[in-house]
Parts: sequence; C-alpha cells; structure tokens
Amino acid sequence: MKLDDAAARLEALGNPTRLKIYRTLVRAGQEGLPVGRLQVKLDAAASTLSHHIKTLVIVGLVTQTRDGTTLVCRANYGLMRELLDYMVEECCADSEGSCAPVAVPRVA
Amino acid sequence: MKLDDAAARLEALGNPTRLKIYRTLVRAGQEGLPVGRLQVKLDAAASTLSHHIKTLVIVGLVTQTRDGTTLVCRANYGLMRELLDYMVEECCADSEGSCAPVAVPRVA
DNA sequence: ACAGTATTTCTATATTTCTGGAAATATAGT
DNA sequence: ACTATATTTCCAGAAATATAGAAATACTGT
Repeated sequence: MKLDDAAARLEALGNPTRLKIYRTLVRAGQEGLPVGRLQVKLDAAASTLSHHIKTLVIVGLVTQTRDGTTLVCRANYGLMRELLDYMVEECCADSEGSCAPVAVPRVA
Repeated sequence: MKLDDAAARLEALGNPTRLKIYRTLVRAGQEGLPVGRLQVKLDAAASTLSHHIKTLVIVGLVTQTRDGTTLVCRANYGLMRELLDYMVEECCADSEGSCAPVAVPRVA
C-alpha cells in the first residue's frame, strides 16, 4: 500500500461520523446494510450521510451494490486488513535492538 | 477505546506528513528519534513538523522525552495495538452468518 | 406516464486544517 | 552573561472539510 493511499484511508476513518458508519458496517458482516438503515441507526441528515459514505467508498473501505431502490453498503475487510498491516509494517527495521512492540489482532 | 478518541487518532495518522513521521518512528523502534533527525529525514519546515508531532503527541500515539536540548520522539506501540483492535472490534456482532473477515497482524 | 421511496448532487456557510516565516523559549557550554 | 543549537509558539493566508436544506436522479410498482 502506498503512503498517500494509507493516509487517505486513515483520514476517511478519522471522522467520528464516518468511523461510526464504518464500525456499524463491520458489525453488520458480509450481508451489509442499506444506506437507509444506516441513516436511521446514526440519525444523520441524508445528504451528510451520503457524503460520508461516498468518502469511504472512494478510498475503498466500503463497497456498494444496488438492490432495487436500496443501496447496500459493506465493509471491505480485505482492505482493512491491508491497512492494519501497513501501519505496523517494517516495525523496528531501523532499530538495533529486538522488536516486540506491536501485535495486530487475528480473526479467523 | 472511545469512538471519539479512536477517530482523533485515526485523523492524526490520516495526513501524509504525519503518517510518514509515525512510520519513521515505528521503524526506529524503542530508542526513538530526535525531532531534528526527523526534520532532516522528512525535509519539512521546523514549525510545520513541530505542529504535526504535537498532534501525534496529543492523541497519544507518540511520546517525547527530553535529552539535553534534543527532544526524543517514540511511537507508542501499546496504543497503536489498542487502535488496531478497536477497528475490528465486534466484527460481525450483528450478523447471522459466520465471521471470518479480518485478521489483525501479530508481531512478537 | 405517474406516484412513491431511496439516495445523491447542488449549493452555501461555518469551521478547521495545513503550511511556514518570524519571534520566542529551552538547554548547554564557555 | 553570552553564544549556539534545538524546538516551539505566534501569526496569517490559502485551502479543505463538515453540515444540511433543496432540488435532482434512480428505481419500482401500478
């Protein structure tokens, strides 16, 4: 992952509303959630929510598929994993001492 | 970790210059790096760099200790770990299906 | 074609962020 | 006290972001 892409993704997650959206989608799992359900859950203006979701989609952390009139949003788990890896990549590479600082969580 | 704190930390990392600072410190390991060395490595104006480092310190991702006239900066590995965990916390908790989406990397 | 629901785009405003020069502060050595 | 080095704070302008109302678009069913 390139630094600028990683920064853009972290910035996208670095807003309380967007982080809430993202985490809600992470909880929702593979089946995802329609925009409308997110709006009810988060109680935000539709246009505001739409902008935030778009931001997440642009950086790739969220994907969308249309199902009739509703747009279903899903967390992109693979990309999240790449982002987590990037953050601790080459940990202590420039250090003389031993490396034991970070551990990134595992799931399944 | 509270959502607002996590968002603030992600926002701090979500700027190319700050992400570069942070990653340089992650590579540097436990001994850390003085501000001055960061300035040379990243080739940024001192005041600009100082602002960015301050942002990282405020959210807790970087710590500083003074050694004479130089300020040594270090990545806070423990907090990074907490942040990574937070991002995938309760993954699929609201889902019927099985959960296998994300895995957070391990180190040592 | 029309009506209805879902969602986005347009537009505007208030606020925040990024950047860096200049000046100030901190520490150490003489 | 004076000088030198390291770093921060002050200041300001330009650019980007967050928010949301209103209008537009997309799809479905009749």
